[in-house]
Amino acid sequence: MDFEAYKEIKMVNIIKIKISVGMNDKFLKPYEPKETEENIYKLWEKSGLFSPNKTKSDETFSIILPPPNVTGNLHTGHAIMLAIEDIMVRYNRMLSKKTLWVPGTDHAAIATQSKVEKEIYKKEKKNRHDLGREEFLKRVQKFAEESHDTIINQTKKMGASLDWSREAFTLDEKRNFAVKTAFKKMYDAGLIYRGYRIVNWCPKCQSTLSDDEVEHEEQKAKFYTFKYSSDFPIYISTTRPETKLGDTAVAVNPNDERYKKYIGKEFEIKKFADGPDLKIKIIADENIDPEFGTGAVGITPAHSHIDYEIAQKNNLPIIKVIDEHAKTTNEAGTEYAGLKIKEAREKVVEYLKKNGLLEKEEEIKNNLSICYRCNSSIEPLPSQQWFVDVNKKFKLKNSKLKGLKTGQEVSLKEIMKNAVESKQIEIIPDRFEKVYYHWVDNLRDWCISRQIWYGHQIPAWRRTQIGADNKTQIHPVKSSEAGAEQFNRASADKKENIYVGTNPPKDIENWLQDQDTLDTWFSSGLWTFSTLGWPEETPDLKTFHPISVLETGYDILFFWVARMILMSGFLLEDIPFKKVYLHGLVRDEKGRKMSKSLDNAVDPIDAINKYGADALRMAMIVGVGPGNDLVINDEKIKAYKHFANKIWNATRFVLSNTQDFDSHLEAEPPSEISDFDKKCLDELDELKKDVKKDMDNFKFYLAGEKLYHYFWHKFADIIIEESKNNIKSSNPKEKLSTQYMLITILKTCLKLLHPFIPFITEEIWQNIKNKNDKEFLMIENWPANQENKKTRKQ
RNA sequence: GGGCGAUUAGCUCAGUUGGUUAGAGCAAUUGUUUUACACACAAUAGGCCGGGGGUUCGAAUCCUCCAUCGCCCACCA
Repeated sequence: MDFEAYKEIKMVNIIKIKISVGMNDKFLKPYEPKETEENIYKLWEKSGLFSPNKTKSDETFSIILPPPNVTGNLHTGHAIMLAIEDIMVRYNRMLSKKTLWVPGTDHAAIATQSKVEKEIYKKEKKNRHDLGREEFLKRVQKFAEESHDTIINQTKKMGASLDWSREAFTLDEKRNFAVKTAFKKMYDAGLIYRGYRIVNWCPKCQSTLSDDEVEHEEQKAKFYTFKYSSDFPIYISTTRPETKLGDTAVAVNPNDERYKKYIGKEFEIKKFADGPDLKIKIIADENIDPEFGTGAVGITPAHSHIDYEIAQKNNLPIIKVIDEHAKTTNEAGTEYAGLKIKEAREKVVEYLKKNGLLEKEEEIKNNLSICYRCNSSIEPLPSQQWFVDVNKKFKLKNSKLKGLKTGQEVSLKEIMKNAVESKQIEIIPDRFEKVYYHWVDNLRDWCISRQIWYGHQIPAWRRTQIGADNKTQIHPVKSSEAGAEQFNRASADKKENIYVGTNPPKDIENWLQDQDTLDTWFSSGLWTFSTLGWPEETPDLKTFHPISVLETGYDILFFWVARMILMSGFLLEDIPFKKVYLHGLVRDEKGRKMSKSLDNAVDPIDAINKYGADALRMAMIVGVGPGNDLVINDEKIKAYKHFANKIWNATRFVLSNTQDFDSHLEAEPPSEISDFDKKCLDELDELKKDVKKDMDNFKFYLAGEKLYHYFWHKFADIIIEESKNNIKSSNPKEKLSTQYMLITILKTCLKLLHPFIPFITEEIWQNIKNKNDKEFLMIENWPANQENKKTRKQ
């Protein structure tokens, strides 16, 4: 017989069932997620049960949603995050804890700004300067609002049980106040300083980047070996000849016999490469590898992090030969000023060749530093910026940090390391603890100022006028204007000329606020407590901080997780969270990370529309351990849609066979339970125990799989099949026993499955609950083990 | 250069502290009408668990070496 003919016969049967038991029509058709999910979510929202306000319990469980960027849509990475967190939240809520999950979104400064800039340029061929700061920011805000709305709707579609009454935005008024407060406190403690230091500069974004925002890409490069002049004694090598216009030293290993005799000597090179006069000092440095290249390194303090450090140690001058537009400066000599890097490089190489100074030209592989946003190549250059000092010590005033006492002097770096080492914070999976230590150990001061417009403007003002005549300008109007560097470097940044505060200075006309904004991670770093009302001492802050778990992708362990530990460590002298649960990245079929720039992002909303949110959630959880990447697969999602339907049909079976079962009997088992039914119930107890253990150990992937397997291959395939004879038994006791067993297992499974697949379980619950049950499955008690229910045995 | 992970059925992946005949989904083959479910059921086939060596009564699991792939960090100038 073919399917179609078979289906017709089925329809007749279904009508027969309907007539015989008078069951809700709903269960006579296959499960349709589309028809239920939206309604169920509305019911939940209306109930107010996402909020912990009414829960009376001393035990709390709190999570803060890692705020999605308001740059567009939710992607699968967000979906997996929402699935895992909702499982934790629903599980703990069913354990009757005071459970809070705070929603929010991130303004994502540079990402959002560049997205909007691109859009505006595409449509109107205008850049942000054409529009002006005020008009441009209006446009960004509009875009951010639209993005926000889309994201919130999509989040709801996933079934996330977030307390919407507490929603936050990293750039809203409250969070802005938190940011300003944090900045001021850190500034006053000397942890935030302004300095002329080498930074990562993106010439395309026209902004600094933190070390973590720089990525590396392997490329082929030409490696030139040359000497500055014919009478210079040492050959050096470089891939960037144009930066050599700013060299101030040559470093060699102190034990290198070839060069020992030159150490300490100074050489003057007149008009190097037809450009500037160079003064090259020969210095010794342990870190120079005599085996590599010529064993001598030309030191360019202004355009290399390492050279800068060497220059600091040796008091070498810093000559900036490349500017913010990736062009050579006046300091590179009049012949070079204003040239593009490539032109300057060619010119230098040509000179070296002409004058017989070039010894070798080889092709090598090296790593190019690129901007994680726009992929343009990064220029290390010196600039006046704001930094967080990670090594400066400060005194703890009221320490809640394990192992660090009040009164003790610590640095941010020490706090960060201690938090994990002391086990006050546990990272799951633990292999990331090693990665974290390595990062902390190598951490340099964090550059926090960005030359973009969208974000928290730095709450620092600089005096513009001074003196009796009020005419002497001591600061230029904008930090980015020509000449700013000289002013700033000169000494104008003396403490008395800078004001930092949460409110503007009183004599505002003599002050100008810093035009720069803060790194987006500065505000994200405050997220666990800024969302709870800090700096106010709110009840929420007291009740829910530190939060129980911080759940996020391992790719932002440094960007975000570490920064939160830093911020909370200083501002609250406490940890921000007790546990960190890191999930993996969702990859496409080719194993690539999903990203907007690659345009390979799968829309989770499509999957929800096709298979339902429950199916998508299940597919993202089962079999994917913490920290492991996941390849998204349509077939897998489909399989869990079938699972949902299985639950639906099993329910139909149970319902049609328990219509005459008195719901009062659910609470206490019937006096006589058959051996088979008892065995089934005992197995159910085992399952409960197993699942509880997995849930408590954050092994959701195992719990989910066990539940799936039990429901389908134990309950449906074996128990229901076996029960078919007994349920029709003429012995009423036997029938009652079976009915009790079936309904108990079904209801227990619904509870156990609820955190994983909340929609279908709640939908069924709404149709089968009786007077003794709670109104929502969402707040039912998690099935406890039956140890004290031994009376069931006959 | 340093670190981490992966390698299990045709594909995508589980396999918890070592413990019977190694599991799931999809795909494949055969069958099924059976009053919950064809989004199903029953059955079949498919695996030297990357390779070598070791520990053990017992290894996919622990140790060691090697290979391949992937990721993160550092930057040799």
